Amino acid sequence: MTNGRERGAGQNARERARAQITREIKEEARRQLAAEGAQRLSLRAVARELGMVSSALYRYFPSRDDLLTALIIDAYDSLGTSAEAAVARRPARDARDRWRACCHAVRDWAIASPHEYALIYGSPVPGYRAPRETIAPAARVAVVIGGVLSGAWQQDTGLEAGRPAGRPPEPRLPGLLVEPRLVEPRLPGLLAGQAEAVSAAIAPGVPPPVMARALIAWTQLFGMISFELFGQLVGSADPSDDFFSFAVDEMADLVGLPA
Amino acid sequence: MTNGRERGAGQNARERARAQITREIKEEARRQLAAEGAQRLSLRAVARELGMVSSALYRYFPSRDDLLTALIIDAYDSLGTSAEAAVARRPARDARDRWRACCHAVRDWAIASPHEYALIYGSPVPGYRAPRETIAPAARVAVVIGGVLSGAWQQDTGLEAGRPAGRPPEPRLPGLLVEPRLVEPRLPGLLAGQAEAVSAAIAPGVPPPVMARALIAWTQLFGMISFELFGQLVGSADPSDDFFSFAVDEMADLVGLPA
DNA sequence: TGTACATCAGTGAACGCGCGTTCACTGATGTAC
DNA sequence: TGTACATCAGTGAACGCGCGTTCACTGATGTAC
Repeated sequence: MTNGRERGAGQNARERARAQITREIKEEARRQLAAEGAQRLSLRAVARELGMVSSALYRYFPSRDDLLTALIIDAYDSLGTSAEAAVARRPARDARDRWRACCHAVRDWAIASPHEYALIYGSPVPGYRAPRETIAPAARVAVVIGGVLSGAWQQDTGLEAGRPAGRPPEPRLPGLLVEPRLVEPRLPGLLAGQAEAVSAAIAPGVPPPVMARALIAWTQLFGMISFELFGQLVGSADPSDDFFSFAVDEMADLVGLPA
Repeated sequence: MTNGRERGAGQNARERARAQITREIKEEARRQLAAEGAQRLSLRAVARELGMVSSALYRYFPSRDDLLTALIIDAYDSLGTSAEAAVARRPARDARDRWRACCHAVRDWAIASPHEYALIYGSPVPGYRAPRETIAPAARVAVVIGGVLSGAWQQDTGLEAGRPAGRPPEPRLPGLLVEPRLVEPRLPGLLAGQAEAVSAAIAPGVPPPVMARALIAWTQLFGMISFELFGQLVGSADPSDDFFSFAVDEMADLVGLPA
């Protein structure tokens, strides 16, 4: 509450040093992730590289798994921030442009940080169970996609079109979106309810059949990126830039985003 | 060449014992894969479980990586065999049915062998480089898919319709396949050539724009399965059976398979 | 402002563990004559 | 058919390594009076 505390983000020297060293530990751990892969991450090696004794790390992380968790959360957050920023930079009305921006942001991030990508989207680390704190960061990309779709289906909702926020929006189907195949209620079994729940949670106003297709696009996006990074596209769509762009547009068609 | 050799698949007792123990080592290794995950696989633990001394394994596999390679090849072969069998069981004319059968076979196999799936489609094992022998087995599912498409586009080719094999087929576009959007030649950049090369290699007669969409369907299929197995669908399409079926059909539409 | 005490970062040794791989060996199985 | 020799599966000890975690400790930094 003093001026000094406010300036140093509410931290005294000791706290600042602690935050700084915590950051350095994570940075070094990320470096080892890149060099050695996800589960060769070793506390001792991190400490060694930092010129500390291995037991000193236990002042910062109670165990190796906690360090892993921190890296996972950071990775999800870093990816989420990239996707959010890419979409925020685009005009809210052009949903297809925003979808493209989101997909390319995800891929660019993955290519720039392949081991962090593998950490969160590759095979789970054996013996490691992701704790609750990872759930929210893990959902950020999905939330961005939901927002893009929701925006396309509720373009004249209060906030974006300057209408008073209190007034309930009347969803409208702009342009191409009215294609009947898009809203046909032919979702099988549990999928209908699942799609509805996802819409309610992250994409209000988006009809379940469209949401079901968005789930397809979402899995396609990450499937394609994983295949690219993990070497499964060698021999077919490699290099993958053009295939990627093509797929992103085809998926935009699939979910009915106006051209 | 003797009767004895022929009966024992060309092997004497020693060779049969060797093949048997090699099989047992791989089985135990697979069991550990399932229990401990891909890279916790330990030669010593395998030997221990088999009641052998760890150095004895070196009579069968020159190193840990060679055992891993054998497991990877077995996994690809097992998956490939499943997909091939599932498709072979269906009538050659019903391409959509064959596509469904292929996709469900892949998923069923993955669910039944999640750790073998992770071994081949998860993040690459750090420090391990897949040798050449894995390439052909790895391609088997793609070859199956290519065959399904190719069959749809060349239904009256010699072999299947009883026409003399020597006579060159005239590709025909049956039923729904003629939709113009399917063959529009608007593939960007390198993708055109890549799609053409893939068609030539595993799906003769399939136009590049269709093949490009097949690559999308292929990445979607594995992306969806990975998400399911790796826990990314928890909270949305979980359980995933209905979502899976829906996606398979949507992808069949995407590549233009007749309903 | 100065002192006594509490907090806490970092040390260094140790525990107990498992790993991949090499090597000289024993003894059973197979082959040639 | 019987014997001498070659092949090879499996043993057991050892090498050298790295790991996560605990614990009693030292000494610097921060806090309360």
